[in-house]
Amino acid sequence: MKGYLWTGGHGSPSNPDAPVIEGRLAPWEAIAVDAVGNVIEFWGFKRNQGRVWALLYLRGEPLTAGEIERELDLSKGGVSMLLRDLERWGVIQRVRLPQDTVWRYGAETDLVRMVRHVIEEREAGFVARIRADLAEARRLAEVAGQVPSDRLERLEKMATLAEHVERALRLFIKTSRLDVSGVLAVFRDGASRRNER
Amino acid sequence: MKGYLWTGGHGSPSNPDAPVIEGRLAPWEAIAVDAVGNVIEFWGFKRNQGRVWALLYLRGEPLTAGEIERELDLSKGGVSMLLRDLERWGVIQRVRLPQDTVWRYGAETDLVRMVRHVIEEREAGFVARIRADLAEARRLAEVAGQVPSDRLERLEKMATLAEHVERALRLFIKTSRLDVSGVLAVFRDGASRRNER
DNA sequence: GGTGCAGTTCAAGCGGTCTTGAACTATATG
DNA sequence: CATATAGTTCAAGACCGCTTGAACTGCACC
Repeated sequence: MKGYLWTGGHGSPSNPDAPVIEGRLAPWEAIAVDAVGNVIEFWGFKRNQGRVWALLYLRGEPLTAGEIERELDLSKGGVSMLLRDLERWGVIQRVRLPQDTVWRYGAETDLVRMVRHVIEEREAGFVARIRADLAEARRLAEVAGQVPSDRLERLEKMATLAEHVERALRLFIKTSRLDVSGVLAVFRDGASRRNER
Repeated sequence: MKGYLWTGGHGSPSNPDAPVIEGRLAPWEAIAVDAVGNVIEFWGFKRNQGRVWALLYLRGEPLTAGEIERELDLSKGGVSMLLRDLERWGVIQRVRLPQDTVWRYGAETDLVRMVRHVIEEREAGFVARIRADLAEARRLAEVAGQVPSDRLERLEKMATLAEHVERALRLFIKTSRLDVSGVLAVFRDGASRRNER
């Protein structure tokens, strides 16, 4: 969790040559951004994906890649990849302002959808494979013959357990969808609907 | 190094140059054991913790550390540490047979409890911290003054979201507890009651 | 064309985790 | 006590994913 290292510090002298636009995160922003980063990391994503989304969301208006790079102290290449991931997942949106020549990126409000989506995907592929493996093991054990029946039984139970865990997981996803949809509504009400395109 | 031969499909165990030197593990066992290893890794534990538990569970009778070492092709030290972890979590039991001089380890049936327990723990400390961070960010933002009100609003919403996600998570834990308790009963019925001491 | 900036790609490096293997302790046995 | 075997500890190193930074493409304007 290196993110917490620089929440206190970051005392780099403001570069006089840097573009005048606030080159640096406010402390409260840094904390919030890192908090989201930690959550997102917890869910199996990259910490910086969460930080980027959080920054965009907090700012409320689209930023350029360069701005993100400066604010979060990331590398150019890194920002590019992070933005691509986030865009692919539909949690940020790439916009080009009429008179402008550069892309800007704005946060969609449903980070949750991304988490849910990837969890679903992971779960789908992963749990399917586990079940397939256990089924295969069972098949092999039967074919091999001379496997004590109590061991076969235990194998069977293992498969049962896997199925139940899978069910619980699906239920969770459904649940969270329901529970969170209310929050999303809240998000949409606010004064943050300035997504020009 | 360690012959995790789980690379590539496992349709047939005829992996040409697989290091099957120790080879006591039947192919179906290897698959099942690895499947559990994957699940457990998915939940944030060490893969080999899952493999050890699975082996002990499938065998149904307590094994010595040396046997585990050979069957799973692990190092002496590694097995020692893995067993200690598992025992601490209460998912295996250390037993000493009457006439014997060495410790043996037997699987408890509730791997699920361990997973749930650790999830709960992680969740507790972790989510608490996130909430604290967001609260702190809010405080700082207010103190700092001159923060645009719409940004403050968004920060607020972020905290709300965090709370909802937390609720969903708690619900999941409760759910899985309910859903899985049925399975545990199934486990307990079977012919696997071997707790000699 | 040439210059400059935005954006992408990817090999190399970094940092964190897991495993190993040897040194060590503990315990039983002759 | 000497020996042997079981079990523990931990520094060193393997391993693996993330980030970096430089080379590259693409585009706009002069």
